[in-house]
Amino acid sequence: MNHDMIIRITRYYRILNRLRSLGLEKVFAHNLADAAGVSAAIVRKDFSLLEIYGQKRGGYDILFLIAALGKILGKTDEPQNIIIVGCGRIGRALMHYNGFEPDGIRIIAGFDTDPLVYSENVHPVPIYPMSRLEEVVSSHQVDVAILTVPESATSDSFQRLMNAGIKGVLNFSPITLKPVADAEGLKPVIHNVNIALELEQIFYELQFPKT
Amino acid sequence: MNHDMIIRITRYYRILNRLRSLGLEKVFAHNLADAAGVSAAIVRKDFSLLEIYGQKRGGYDILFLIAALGKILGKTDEPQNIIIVGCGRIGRALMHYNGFEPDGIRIIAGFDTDPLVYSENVHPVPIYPMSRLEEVVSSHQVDVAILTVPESATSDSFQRLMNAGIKGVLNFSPITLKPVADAEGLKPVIHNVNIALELEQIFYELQFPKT
DNA sequence: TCGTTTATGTGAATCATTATACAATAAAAA
DNA sequence: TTTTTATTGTATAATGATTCACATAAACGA
Repeated sequence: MNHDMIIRITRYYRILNRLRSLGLEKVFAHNLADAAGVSAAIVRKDFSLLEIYGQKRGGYDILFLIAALGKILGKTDEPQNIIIVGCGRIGRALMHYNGFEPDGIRIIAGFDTDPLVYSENVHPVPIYPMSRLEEVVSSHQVDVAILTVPESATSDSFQRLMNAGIKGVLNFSPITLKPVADAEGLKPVIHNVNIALELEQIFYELQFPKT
Repeated sequence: MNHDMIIRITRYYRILNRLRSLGLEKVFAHNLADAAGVSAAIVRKDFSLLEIYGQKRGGYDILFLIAALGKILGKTDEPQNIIIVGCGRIGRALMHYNGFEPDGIRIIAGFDTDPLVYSENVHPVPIYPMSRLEEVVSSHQVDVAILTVPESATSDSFQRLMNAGIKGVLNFSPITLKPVADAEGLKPVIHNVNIALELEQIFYELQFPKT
């Protein structure tokens, strides 16, 4: 299974949950394709490769699909604990975002180097000094961190996360982090979100539209 | 030129600017490749397709590369004006982010429906009521908007942006927006950034590592 | 019951991307 | 000057993803 396919599966999964909440029971490949912005052929191909089958002429059963895709995506009833490292404006904004709960993701703590930030008690989750990173990560079995520190602190913070045993990072700093295999040859999973880069790409595409 | 290639070119461009600011004058394909996280072959291939040439054994001249790539990316001295629609926590955090300036992107205004938000005078850029959208967009020649409204307001806000003549949108809401051709057959450029989806993908990749 | 319609499932064909391999070339070394 | 070395530039091969095309099956209608 390649990366694009994971993205599509995750999309299908969310769309299906929406359709279910609207009361639908069946879905056709081309409906799902429209909603996910892909072709119907690829939806059928994806399901075919995943050995998920529908009914000829009847489409796919939504509940069955949700169960099958959820299994593939590793969905459990237990929420996944994550932390936010760097509690500036962006980090704090994400702390207040309540769109993670439906996806089974729970922010359990923030970390910052600034005592003015971590001493306040006004945040939706506790904020700790960086020195307590290892302790919280291991006691709460945290695998994934959101990194929202300033550019200059990116490399150091990332290194600390790796040392603390974090396995996945969602990095919002403009420095592109690259996975480096650890002593056991395991590579962390890193997603870089670079907002300025996204805007630049939009401007490029506006200037030189395709076809 | 395909989409992946644009992303790479934008990456090269930023890396080259960093290298230049460090005082370097030449760069080899494999250096750039390492920094951009791709193979050296693909760097050479990209440049070859763009008809950008280096010196055999001497690598590429950084200033020349920056000029050539800047031209391709449509870089001008004039900053590009953008607006932020939806001035909740995320929108306001982006307003304060100062990493756009070096890329020639300038946030000129925010928009919100809430009088409590747009009446305050504590923001780094003016915040207007949504009713003034069309006026500001046309008077400042704004082509691109960042959309940071709650999920429930996404479709409506997006429609208003399209009506106001916005051509590119960076959408942070969990609803995936799709480009729809307007009366003249032109499609807006839309980039969707879905933070929960990114996290879900990280969890997936952690659970089922590739190879 | 028997065509007709509709949608799935999938092998084959097409298209796109990336890697490989190496000739060409220039600099450095001998 | 000649040889060695390092790197570009690109043709070709390999790989991978997507679409096409159609056989297959189920439901519907007459």
